[in-house]
Amino acid sequence: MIRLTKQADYGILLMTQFARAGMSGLLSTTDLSTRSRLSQPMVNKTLKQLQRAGLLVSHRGVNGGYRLARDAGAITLEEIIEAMDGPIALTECHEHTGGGDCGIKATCPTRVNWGVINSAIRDSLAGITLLQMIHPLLGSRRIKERVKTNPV
Amino acid sequence: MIRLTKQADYGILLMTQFARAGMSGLLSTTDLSTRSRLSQPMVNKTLKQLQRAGLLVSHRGVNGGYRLARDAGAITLEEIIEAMDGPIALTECHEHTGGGDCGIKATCPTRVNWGVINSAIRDSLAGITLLQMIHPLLGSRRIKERVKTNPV
DNA sequence: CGGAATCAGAACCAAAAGAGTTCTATTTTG
DNA sequence: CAAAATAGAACTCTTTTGGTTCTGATTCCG
Ligand code: FES
Ligand code: FES
Repeated sequence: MIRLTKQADYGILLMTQFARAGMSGLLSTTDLSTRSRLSQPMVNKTLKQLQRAGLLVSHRGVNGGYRLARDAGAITLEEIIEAMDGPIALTECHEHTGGGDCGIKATCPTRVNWGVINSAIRDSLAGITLLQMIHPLLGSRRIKERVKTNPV
Repeated sequence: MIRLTKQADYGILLMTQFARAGMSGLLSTTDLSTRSRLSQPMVNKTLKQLQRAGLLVSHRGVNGGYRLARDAGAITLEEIIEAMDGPIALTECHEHTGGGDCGIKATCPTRVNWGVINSAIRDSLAGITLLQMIHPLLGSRRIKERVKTNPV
């Protein structure tokens, strides 16, 4: 089945916690571990990855923790998922990082289609911000609007 | 990284071969194995799954083989991927088969959003037929049209 | 007939990826 | 300096994937 990894799931879960806490909310791994019922090491690992991806900023030392790097409205699901799971591309040859190559790339008859499909999926995810995730009803409406006004 | 399994990849590859052969084209595993440079057991396994999913019909015995169950224009990428990899749902709780349940389904604040996202992705894949896959340039245009006239 | 070709289904094994823990720095505060 | 926090990497265990093998059932054709 095509599905997110648990890591990405955790990432989204934790990021929504930050979104609820707002831009000024500084949360430590112990805070989040109790809030989310995830183990502390797991929370730790996840937050570190989000920090490396530039979605969170960290403050070390006593009373340290993490905080959103940007406003919740400026962080998309696509970014979170890519931070945790790596590039979103159904087939190896079409990552938008430009890496993979299958050897027949130049002549591959289905390449064009895959490009379109991958963009469609990425755009779906890029169209949803953390802010929308914590306001579900508004969120779903906005997605539909976005897709309508700016189709693939 | 979010990506298709090789099984699904093989499924799509083999189905495009059938699409090129047309509705009347009867291809055996040995035929396809030589055409695709996949091992015969692998081709065999893949075709059996596609048959079970109702996308191919089989003919046993000497000079047997497989053939498209429907016209290539009536078989979508979504069907092929689901036949090989199972339901397409980024999060377990939202398979459209209605199976999974995380325990907080009733009150989950992000459920609505995930439903929208999953449908968007499914629709992208359901909007592409085998026929379009073997005519790349036409295909990509048609996808765009479809999304424009019938957004998520 | 009867054997060869072909599909059907399941079991099986190895390799890779995923999930989670642990350990050892490093930084900051008080 | 000691305590509280993040940083980074290594490591193990489990699950999934990828692929093969084996046995059985069906059909064609000489
Ligand atoms: S399979 Fe690699 S470009 Fe088509
Ligand atoms: S996580 Fe299961 S319904 Fe939201």
